[in-house]
Amino acid sequence: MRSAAFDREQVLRAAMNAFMEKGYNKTSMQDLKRATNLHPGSIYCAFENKKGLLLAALEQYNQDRTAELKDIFAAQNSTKCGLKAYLDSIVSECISGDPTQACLSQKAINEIAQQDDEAQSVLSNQCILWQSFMCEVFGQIAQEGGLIGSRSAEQRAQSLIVGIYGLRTYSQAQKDPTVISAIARQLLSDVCK
Amino acid sequence: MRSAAFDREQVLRAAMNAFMEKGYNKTSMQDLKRATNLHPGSIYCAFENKKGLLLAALEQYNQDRTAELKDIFAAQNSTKCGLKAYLDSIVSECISGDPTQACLSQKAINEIAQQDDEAQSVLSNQCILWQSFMCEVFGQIAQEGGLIGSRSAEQRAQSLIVGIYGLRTYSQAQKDPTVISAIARQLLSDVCK
DNA sequence: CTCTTTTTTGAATGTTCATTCAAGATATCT
DNA sequence: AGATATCTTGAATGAACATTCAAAAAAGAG
Repeated sequence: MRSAAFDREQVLRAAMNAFMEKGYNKTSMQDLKRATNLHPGSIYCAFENKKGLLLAALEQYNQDRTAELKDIFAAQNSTKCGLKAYLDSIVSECISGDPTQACLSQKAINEIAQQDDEAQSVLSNQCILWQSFMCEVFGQIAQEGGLIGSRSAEQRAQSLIVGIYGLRTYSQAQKDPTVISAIARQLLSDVCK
Repeated sequence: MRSAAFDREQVLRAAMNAFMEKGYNKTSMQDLKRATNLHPGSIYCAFENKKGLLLAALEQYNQDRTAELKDIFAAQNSTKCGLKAYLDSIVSECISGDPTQACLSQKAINEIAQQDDEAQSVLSNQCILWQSFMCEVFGQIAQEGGLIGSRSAEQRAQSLIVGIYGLRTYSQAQKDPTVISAIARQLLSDVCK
């Protein structure tokens, strides 16, 4: 009979950023209170608890990133160019070193997937959705005639995703922009061969 | 004038396991006390604080894994077979789902590299050492005549490491053993091409 | 054996944590 | 306008946290 006073998306994006800055465990409710401008009671009223807020933020994150992903492909002439542009965008995120440009899903996979079944299943589903989008992408590139070799679209999508996960991790240990973009270029050519 | 009563390596391995089970932030001093059978005061006396214990454990971990790595290659007839065996061992670690078979370095890169400069530099160095070992490996495989294409050993080493990081992350979201080993096989052939 | 130095013990410390709750505010429905 | 349901407020709660410390033990030096 009364709707929440805050903007849910705005709150979730603020929470996303907070979680990306420090990771789930190191982000305290105080941090989240500051980031969202919500009082503890409101957070618990709307999201049940800290983990509920993470799961909601994860959902919002995936929605936002999926839209972004589609925009990148839509802005290019061919799907193959779209894939190149997509990898370029990931490279620039890696190079920026900005925690809020990292991937919240990947961070969550590494930090909590193993510890929490609910998070595990959400993250697993997000990964599958991402992979099936990429599967379609490779189907289109094949139709465009941009693929060499006989690997299935699914295999290519798997290798691409693995490569992106790897790139994101690697770039936290090795920050040389030249190296990062060279690896991405290689990844692109491997996955189209 | 008095040496510590505990076995340092044994304590560090216990701490390693504790950190791998829960991650750095979720592992409490109580967990570490239980795992190492050391009283808080002893831990602080020997390692200064929780982070000091992590850094020491990380060093021990790298030492142990490097020895293991060399053993795997030494047990094979050719360096190329060594690389295959090495990837197989990683696949079986991924498939096991056992947290203590995960990579502590990778976990630490994802959880704390961004937050702590000292950890960042330790982890960056470990990554470089790993990479230079792999660089030698590809040099040897080239001499054996097991490489196609003109990529440098360093580029191949980079791609391999990125692939392994990616595989380890991916396998936490997608647990199908068939898929994991197929991706590893593809990685091996990409990196030798 | 005694002195010195270092480690071990484990309770105590003060802080920070996630969560709760009762009181007050406000939107929507009748 | 009044009733009702829901959200907001922010202080309170108790548990868990990393760390400290003083006292006890023990190892090696002289």
